[in-house]
Amino acid sequence: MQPIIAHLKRYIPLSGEEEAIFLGAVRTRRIRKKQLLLPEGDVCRQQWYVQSGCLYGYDLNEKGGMHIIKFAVEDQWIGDMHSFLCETPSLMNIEAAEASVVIEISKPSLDELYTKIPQLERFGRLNMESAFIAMQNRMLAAISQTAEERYAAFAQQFPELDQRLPQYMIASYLGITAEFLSKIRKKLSSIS
Amino acid sequence: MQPIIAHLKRYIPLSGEEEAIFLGAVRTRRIRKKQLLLPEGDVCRQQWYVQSGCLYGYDLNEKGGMHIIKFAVEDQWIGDMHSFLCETPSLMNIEAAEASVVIEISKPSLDELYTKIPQLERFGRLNMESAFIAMQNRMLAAISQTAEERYAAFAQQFPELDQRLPQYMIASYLGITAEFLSKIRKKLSSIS
DNA sequence: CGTCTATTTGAATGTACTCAAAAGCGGTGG
DNA sequence: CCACCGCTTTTGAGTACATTCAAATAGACG
Repeated sequence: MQPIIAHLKRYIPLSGEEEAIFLGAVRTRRIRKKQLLLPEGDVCRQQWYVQSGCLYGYDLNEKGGMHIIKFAVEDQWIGDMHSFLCETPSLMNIEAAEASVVIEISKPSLDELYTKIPQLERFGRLNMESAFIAMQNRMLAAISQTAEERYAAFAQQFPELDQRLPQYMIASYLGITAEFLSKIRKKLSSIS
Repeated sequence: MQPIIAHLKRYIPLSGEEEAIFLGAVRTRRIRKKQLLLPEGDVCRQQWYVQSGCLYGYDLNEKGGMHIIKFAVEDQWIGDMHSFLCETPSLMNIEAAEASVVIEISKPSLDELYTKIPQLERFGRLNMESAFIAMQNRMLAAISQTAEERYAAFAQQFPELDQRLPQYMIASYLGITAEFLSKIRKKLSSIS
């Protein structure tokens, strides 16, 4: 079975016919490493389900500093939600951290799917809710923990991301410099 | 017109009959200052619309330090969204920063309203989306700006909150100490 | 192999916290 | 109406956390 179908079925029931309708409305794309799927300022007209590889969304501040807002690895979604829903210019860039395979779904297709497969609404809501909770937890961590605590929690919660992503991206995600993360890692490894 | 009805009508159309149905499903409560509406660990069985006054949600860390996750003043909603939707123990406390009047809506009532007034679903979704965007922006600010920049942005975006709330609460919301916020305020006022 | 990018290390600096003491402020009771 | 109490804010000194910059080292890839 297609990974995205298995993914959906973990949240909502789908008949064989509905699976076919869904697959007919989406498009599979192969993405090169460093390929930019969405530049800041463009309207985000798709959402992407990552079948393999890794995408990430980031913001660039006036001095060119990058701040990673979100990672999406296998079996996760990414897209600028606000831009997508309101058709406003995107506030983040989305690009590939690795060569990836994604399932792309456009807004018109999604709207159509919502009418043909009503239980998808539930899926969309659950997705939004968990994105909100994750963001709230990350905000709370950012205002209440030290860099070392945040990194330790990250490495424990996402051990595989910790292995797989370059250190400077993890540092950007945590809101610290790559140099300081290097020092934190050294300290933690000397302890354990 | 009731403030909450005017609030809803800014997002969705409502007939006179629907207004009456809505008002029949909610309850108005008068809240004393410092009254605790939701203790951490309890399931959040209501959402609250603040008609007057101010509520806030906060987390207490192991050392008893408070971190304010959300403020809600007139015309805003508050509640532990995850706890409410999934009926899990709440991760935040919600209490009154000022004597307040709130409109309380329970989960069963809300579910019933969703079937009787379908366009409320749209309202709920818009609410969730804007909560998500706000949280994402706050997370980004927390990982990318200094305390002074965050406070300046807060004071500009919410000048009235800045006047009205005690400094230690604003500090907690921004993730800094009350002492340091005092120093930031002094510096900014000497500049302008 | 050479080049380019990422990581490590150290010194100097800046940002924010802790602790303690003093000053300010609002409410309550005498 | 004023004095007092408790809580909040201010201020300063000392410290801890995190950044910047620069140089050296390590890895990845054509």
